[in-house]
Amino acid sequence: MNKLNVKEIDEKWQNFWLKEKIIFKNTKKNKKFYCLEMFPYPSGKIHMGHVRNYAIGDVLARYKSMNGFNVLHPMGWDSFGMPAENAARENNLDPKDWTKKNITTMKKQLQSLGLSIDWDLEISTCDEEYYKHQQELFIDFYEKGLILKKETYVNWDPVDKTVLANEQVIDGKGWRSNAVVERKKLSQWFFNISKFSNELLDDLKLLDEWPEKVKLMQKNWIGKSIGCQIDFEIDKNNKIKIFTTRPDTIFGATFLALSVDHPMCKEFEKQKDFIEFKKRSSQVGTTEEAIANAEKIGFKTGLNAKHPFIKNKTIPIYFANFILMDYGTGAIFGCPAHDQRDFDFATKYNLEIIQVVQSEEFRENKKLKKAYTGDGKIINSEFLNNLNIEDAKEKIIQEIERKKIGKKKISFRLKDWGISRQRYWGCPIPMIYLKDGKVVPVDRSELPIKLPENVDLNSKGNPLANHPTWKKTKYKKTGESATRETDTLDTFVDSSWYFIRFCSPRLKDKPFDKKAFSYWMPVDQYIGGVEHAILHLLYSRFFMRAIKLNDTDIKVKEPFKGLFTQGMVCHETYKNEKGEWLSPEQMSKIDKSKVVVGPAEAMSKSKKNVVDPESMIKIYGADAIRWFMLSDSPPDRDIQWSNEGVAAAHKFIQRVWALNCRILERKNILSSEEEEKTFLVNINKYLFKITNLIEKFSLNVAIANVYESIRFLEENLAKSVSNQHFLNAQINIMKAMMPFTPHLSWECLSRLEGKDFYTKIEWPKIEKTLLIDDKVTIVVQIDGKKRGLISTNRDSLEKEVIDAAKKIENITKNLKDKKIMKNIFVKNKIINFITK
RNA sequence: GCCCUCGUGGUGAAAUGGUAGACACAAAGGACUUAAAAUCCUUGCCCGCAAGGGAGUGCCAGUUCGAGUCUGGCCGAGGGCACCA
Repeated sequence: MNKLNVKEIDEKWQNFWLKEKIIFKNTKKNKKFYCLEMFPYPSGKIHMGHVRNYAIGDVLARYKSMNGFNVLHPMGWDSFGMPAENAARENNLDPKDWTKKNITTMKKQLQSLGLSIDWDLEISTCDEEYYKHQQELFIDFYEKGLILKKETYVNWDPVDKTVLANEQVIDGKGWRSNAVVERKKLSQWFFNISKFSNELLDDLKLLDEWPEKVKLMQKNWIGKSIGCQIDFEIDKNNKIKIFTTRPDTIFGATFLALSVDHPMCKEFEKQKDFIEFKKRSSQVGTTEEAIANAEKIGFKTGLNAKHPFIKNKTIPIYFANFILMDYGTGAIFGCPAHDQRDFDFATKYNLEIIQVVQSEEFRENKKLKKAYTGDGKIINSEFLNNLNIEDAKEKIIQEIERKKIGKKKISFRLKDWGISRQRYWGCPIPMIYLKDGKVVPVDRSELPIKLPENVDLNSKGNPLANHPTWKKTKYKKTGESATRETDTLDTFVDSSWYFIRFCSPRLKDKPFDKKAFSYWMPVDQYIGGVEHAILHLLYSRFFMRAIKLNDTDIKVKEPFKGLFTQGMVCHETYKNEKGEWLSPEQMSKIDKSKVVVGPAEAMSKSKKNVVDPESMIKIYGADAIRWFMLSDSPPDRDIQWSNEGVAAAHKFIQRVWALNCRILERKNILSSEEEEKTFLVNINKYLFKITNLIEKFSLNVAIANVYESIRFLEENLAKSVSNQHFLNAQINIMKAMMPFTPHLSWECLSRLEGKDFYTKIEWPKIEKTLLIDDKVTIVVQIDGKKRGLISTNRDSLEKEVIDAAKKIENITKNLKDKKIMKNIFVKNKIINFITK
């Protein structure tokens, strides 16, 4: 009996799958399954996170394929983005070449995992063949009014002359230039995602195969709140529109606060002290926490507004740094007694505080220490008095609408999606600027608008804008000269429709083929990390709706029917005496007493706790890596990588191989009906469990049952079971292992069935008749405590069970001095004697 | 600050309200071996040689014949949002 050469079988079967593509040869067209894992960014090498993501997906794809589904399991590359630009700059390369090289390496690495991916469908977002269609979609959306240009504030790096993403701003400085980042107003392109706010929120209900957590995160992100707008009059010609969700507290309003970006500002922009105040307002830290905890400051305008419900009462108007212009109307009324921010502000500027809500725990009190935001009854509010908050809200809105000074209004936290990036390595925005200032889309016949080659990435500012000729063009309709948009698209745009492109990836003239689309979409199971719970998934949902708006034949609303978010891959962290991070490799080479072992954390280069998948595959083979990755923790939880764990997985694979050899060498045994039956029942039960557990995504438990089934087979080698049944059992278990360890399974199966290859392997059939065991184990309890076990025939009656239970020595002993008051009997499960 | 999730052996974990710790890692002891590796077996907190018994799923209460599982409160860890009016 030889040891299995895992390297050999890895290569053998990987080549076979690539050539034969039999996993995708399915005849049953009516059962489709679109299995998709989030495509990777080609950063250079695959990491363990990829391995986990794609191992989970592959289990599902193979499992579904074996169950007769026509499976779509493609892979592509999210290949535009900053790292390519940075790497290119550092190494004096073309981003395209750098990206291509990485794709080649990573593709080979993914293939070495034995994934059942149809590489004929491979796409890469930086290919003209891909982004051409994206530009077409952009024009579609533009024509439907889903794209707009707006002025917004951006993080501006004055040295690099570029816009920075929030995460590129570190301590208020540019990550590369280290220059103090400025707030600059810039005209940028936006997708009008907020148009769908309500729909995107409501349709979360349709996503019953999504994790609740992700739906909740999206719900909070969209942030619907119901409130109302109210006009506050300054004088006959001027009024201020405010937004509030607490109109019930209007009698507690003691000031108005406006955003420093509010249109009212214009009247103050000549005043020195206002300019200074505005400057101070924008000088808060960059972290969100810093913003939230920043001191509340205000600028007194000297103006007063009339209180809409209290005669002759006026309240002062302030500009305040804590009011956001892009939420509500950019103005609020301050009710210090019932809003902590307003309370802080009022305390600082000595403004009146009027309590209008009272509860048991929060009686009316002249000296409030903090705002009260809880439930209660309305006080000090004329016609609202004694109402609860909900009723008061309703009544005051009615009153406001009757007086025509405002109306009920729903506000969303979700803002439009800014898609302009002042970068080179992205999809060019297919718009041009005409001489008269008009902005128009390029003619569709001119697509794709290709990125120029040989750009200078080292000069400051946007490389496309700096290019000597690229932006110069002509407007096809009139022939007049025009200038190209030099911004490129956010890479989230690329990934917002790639799953659609996979349905017809080679189609030349259109983004997708409708027939292929309606067959494959939606994605049945999408798998990826939680880090994309909001943006990527929300943007994709938006795209689906935008495409639907453009083409009424499209019936699919939600792109991803099922979503699964896998956990991260963690590893222990190590530090030496100096407190420097050590890699697992370094750590194994030095004196262990000098190493401080830290808790397991997500693998990251900065903590040096990464393990390279490629080297692991070389040592243990693809199956062992896949097996361990899935065996140790539920797939949605973090997993702790351990080399002992993979080594054990490898040992197990050898054990299965050894078992396979022993079965092939097994001498036929005269079978006994009873032993054979028990054998078949057990094998069938394992298959049944494994099937259900895969369906439930409990892959770790499925694997635990494979372990048990293999041990069961080992222990039964000498039992009176015919060779034919034994062989059959092993064939079925190997099939059940196939999604996890495809190389081992194919190798074992080809030996067991004496064939070199297979046309198609089907999932083992579960014999329903064998699932019901004749014997059951019943727990015997006295007063709820377990005192023994009995084995009885299935469906034994209460009396029989009681008689049998009372024959157990331990039960007799324990019942001796007690009187049984009653019995609790649950068929096939439990008998509980209650004594007193 | 608001919202959500999770607390089970040395570790990762399992358990439709019904045998807590399946399965695996690590550790200790043992078997085989001249020895080691490999492999296999046993143990797992307390009492007991054992049979068996006791405690036991973050803490405190409750519902139930019976709670890791359900309910309420507390403590702890992780995640999301964060001046959103």
